[in-house]
Amino acid sequence: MLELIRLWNSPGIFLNTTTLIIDTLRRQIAGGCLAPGHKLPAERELAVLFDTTRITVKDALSMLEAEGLIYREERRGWFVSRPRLIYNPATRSHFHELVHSQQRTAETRVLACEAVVAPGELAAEMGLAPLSRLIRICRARRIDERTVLYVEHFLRPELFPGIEQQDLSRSLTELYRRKYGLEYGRSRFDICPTAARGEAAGVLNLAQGSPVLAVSRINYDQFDRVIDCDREVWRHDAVRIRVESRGEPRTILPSTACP
Amino acid sequence: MLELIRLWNSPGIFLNTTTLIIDTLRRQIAGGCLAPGHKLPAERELAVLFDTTRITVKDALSMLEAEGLIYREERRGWFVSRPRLIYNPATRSHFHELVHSQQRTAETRVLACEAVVAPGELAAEMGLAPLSRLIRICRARRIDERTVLYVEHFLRPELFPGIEQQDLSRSLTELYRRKYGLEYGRSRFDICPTAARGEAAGVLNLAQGSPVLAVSRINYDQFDRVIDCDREVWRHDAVRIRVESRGEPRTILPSTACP
DNA sequence: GAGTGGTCTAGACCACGGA
DNA sequence: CCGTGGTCTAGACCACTCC
Repeated sequence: MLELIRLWNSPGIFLNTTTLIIDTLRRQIAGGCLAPGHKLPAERELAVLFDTTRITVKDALSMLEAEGLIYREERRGWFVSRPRLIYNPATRSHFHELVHSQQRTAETRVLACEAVVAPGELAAEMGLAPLSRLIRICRARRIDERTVLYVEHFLRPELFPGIEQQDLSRSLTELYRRKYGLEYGRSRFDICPTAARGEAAGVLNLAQGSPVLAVSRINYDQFDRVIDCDREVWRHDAVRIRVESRGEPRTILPSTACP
Repeated sequence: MLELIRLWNSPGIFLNTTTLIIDTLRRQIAGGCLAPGHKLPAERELAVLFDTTRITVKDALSMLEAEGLIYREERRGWFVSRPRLIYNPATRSHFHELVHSQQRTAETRVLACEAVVAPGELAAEMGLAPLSRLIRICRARRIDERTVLYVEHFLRPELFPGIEQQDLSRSLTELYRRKYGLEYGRSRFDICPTAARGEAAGVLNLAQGSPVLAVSRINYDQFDRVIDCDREVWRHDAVRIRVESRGEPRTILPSTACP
């Protein structure tokens, strides 16, 4: 059986076992035999099928995972990834609108809303005094029934009195505007490929140390005051960042040039 | 010995072996005992030290690798990562300038410059006819003696006659401007966490299937014509994307509003 | 309770890098 | 040549999910 698979996949070419498994699964996925959302056979089954051990199978699956073609859910199994959400951090579009515009279903779960002291280097990043008080809103966002984003917002409390009584499962952008008269102005965001740790890993159904894409952003309002900071942790296979840039000159123009 | 390490690291808390190794190394790195660029002990040595097997050690190292704290060079060993380069794909700053401004050393190696037929979906992405001819320039870029970026440029040949005779180890931006009178205008870029495949993996000294950050960009000139497309593959631990956004309204303004 | 991945053992041989 | 990671074997027990 193994020899048949080997021959079918690579007449005349030698492939080691790991590569063989990867290539075979890649073809099945590309060809549509394994459709997005489908569950792969159990690791033990694949080991028998390819006449190898679970370790080797796991290595191969991990590589496809790194590529974003498949993902795992802890102790539930391996699944074929769905298309990535195309996401532009420069536009504060509503998550639900964005997801719906790409023919997917969206859901937001509020995990926490609490007063905290600015953790770690956050106060400095936001240009606030050390030990400043902030409101922390923590949410999990799901696409097609799968949690793909863990996000914490840190708000300046003096700008958002009573926000804890609002419905936080909806767009914060909208709430800021409607209830507090604050529009987003400029912002700065950082994108950093790293690994999931702590609560984010659990919420995203990931093992500690799984690769994720961290996006952090500091937002200013229409009067150029810091409003809030948000820290997003995306499942790395679930997103593709797309930014349209107007082309920035190498010498900075005075900001009055383009109001 | 193992019990000593376990006690020292986590008095009263149970850690599994993998987590123990990760925590121990993380502390050594954070504390500066293991400085950036330093080589870790061999996997076999770590296995003895932590009284476990190479597989477990490798699992732990892979997680620190995913986090970006350490990296491997094939069959040479594991090393502590240097700080990430902060990179803004929206500004076409010269690579060497950018790297020097962050107190690092830069080097560019030209791997290829050749005429090709637009591969795959590239012609469509650039808005060109299928099977259009393009010039492909392929380069490897190094920071502090380590290859961290593999980049392919695809140029419209009619805009760049004779470019193959130019010095391509320097800034293409500068060359476009100086020799061909083309300035970059707007652009669109995509950022996608994925895995290294093919030539990129070899050049970056990565095993096939290692996680990388792919950045692809389509560039327009001052007359809003497509100039070129570039596809960057970054070692995922070597870079952090940072973009300053002016704040984009949700409804698109006519482009004449801000010339 | 059955099935799944998570973790781990205790080895082995190979291929490449570097002196 | 030696040291390194790359790859692989053939199992084991555990913790969690789902029925």
